[in-house]
Amino acid sequence: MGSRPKLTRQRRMEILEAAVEMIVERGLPETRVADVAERAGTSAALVLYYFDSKDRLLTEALSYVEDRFYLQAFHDLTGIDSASERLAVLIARSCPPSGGDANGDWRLWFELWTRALRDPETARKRAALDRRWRATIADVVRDGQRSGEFASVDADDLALELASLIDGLAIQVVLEDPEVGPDRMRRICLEAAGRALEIDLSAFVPAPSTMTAPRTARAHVSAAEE
Amino acid sequence: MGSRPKLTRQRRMEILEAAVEMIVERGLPETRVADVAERAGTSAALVLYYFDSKDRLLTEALSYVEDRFYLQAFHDLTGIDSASERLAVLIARSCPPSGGDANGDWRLWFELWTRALRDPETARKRAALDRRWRATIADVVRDGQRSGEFASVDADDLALELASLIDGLAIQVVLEDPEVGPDRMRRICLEAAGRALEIDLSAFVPAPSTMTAPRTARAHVSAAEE
DNA sequence: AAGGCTCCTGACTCGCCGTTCAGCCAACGG
DNA sequence: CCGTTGGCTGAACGGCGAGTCAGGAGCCTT
Repeated sequence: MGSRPKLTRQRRMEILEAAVEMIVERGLPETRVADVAERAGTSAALVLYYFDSKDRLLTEALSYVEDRFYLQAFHDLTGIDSASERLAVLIARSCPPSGGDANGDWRLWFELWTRALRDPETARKRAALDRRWRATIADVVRDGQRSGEFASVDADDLALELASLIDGLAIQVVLEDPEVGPDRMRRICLEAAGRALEIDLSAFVPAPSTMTAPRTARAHVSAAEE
Repeated sequence: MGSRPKLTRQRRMEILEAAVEMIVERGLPETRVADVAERAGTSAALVLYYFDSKDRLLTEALSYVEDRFYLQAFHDLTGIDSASERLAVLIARSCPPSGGDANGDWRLWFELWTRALRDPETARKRAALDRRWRATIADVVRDGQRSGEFASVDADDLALELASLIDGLAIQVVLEDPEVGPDRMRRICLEAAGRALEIDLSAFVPAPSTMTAPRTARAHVSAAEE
């Protein structure tokens, strides 16, 4: 199998990338194949040629970003050994930027959630992704407890609490509630985590200069599945 | 003005009610006027006769449920004098029921969030509603602090934290993550609030029998606006 | 050179759905 | 009675957008 699918791969990627952009801009249900085609610089027919239907296109686009997100998160966390710092970084990179510029990832989660309400397949994948994410947090917590940095609380409960707190706050930030900006979001998350773990995390927050995401993770894995 | 708008009022309500049901079932963007008409037992033309366009219909439907939600919440909280109990009730009634039956309100918030991503009007109204909601929580917190039940923390910060935690957890529950059910959600919220306020809230949780919402608030106010 | 294969496209079909319109019917006022 | 008004509708219109199809242009093999 797979004799010379070089160009095919490339094209599929380009189209997926275009699809993601369009979904962020126009929303999942109102994204038209023609939009994606135009953004990718080709014809609508080609898009349907690679992905048999609009629905499959959108589904693959969502899996694509899910993979990308998790790899990015994983990447950002490796190389840091202090559990406190890992937790602080994890929180910091979860805060959507203030301007309506690059919070595209969060916008995608919104779309994912509403789609998951009706599409069981999406629901399954989303739940799996979120479990992995919470497990990552829980691991950091356990690390810190082993090293004595953190107090002893149930790591899974705290992971769920933190992940949920982040989600809920991100909603406000992304929707530009004037009372809730990224700074306040970060502070509240750090305080909540610190309160539970009995530690002051504010000292571990990374310099904001390196905070902007390192662009293009170029994920070479396909749908991780559970 | 308003000579005999009796039937008109009635019909408008029926249609709005039908619209809300359809939005919960099919989702905001894929709700068709014909669906709403059928559910309301009339013709599509009539729906357009009362509400000039599909867009206006959906907008009004959303305002309608926003009002209904807030009145319901307000109603559930009056008559309880202990701040601790008020807080526990507030948390308890925020947990979506387990089955996919009656968590319609939460499904609507999902739709609202994604719509707010692109429609500034929706965004404004949503932000106002959420601010009111957080203010309600903050008031309860301040009450408890005045009475000495709660420790002294910033009430507004804690209100934001709690409201966000509830939102984030509700996402998992509504999307039926097998690891996160209503019970665990309630427990986590109570623990988080208790940790911040230095009090054990678990004793104040209301009997689960009276937990199911008292049906039909019959809001007679129109769009509260900010 | 010829054939075949892969990638690609413009132009079309077809169903769906919001919206419009011309008019119906029942009540009611004079 | 008859006219008018208010509530209501079936039928038609029109645009939009997903998916199809017949073919075309380049490249690789033989």
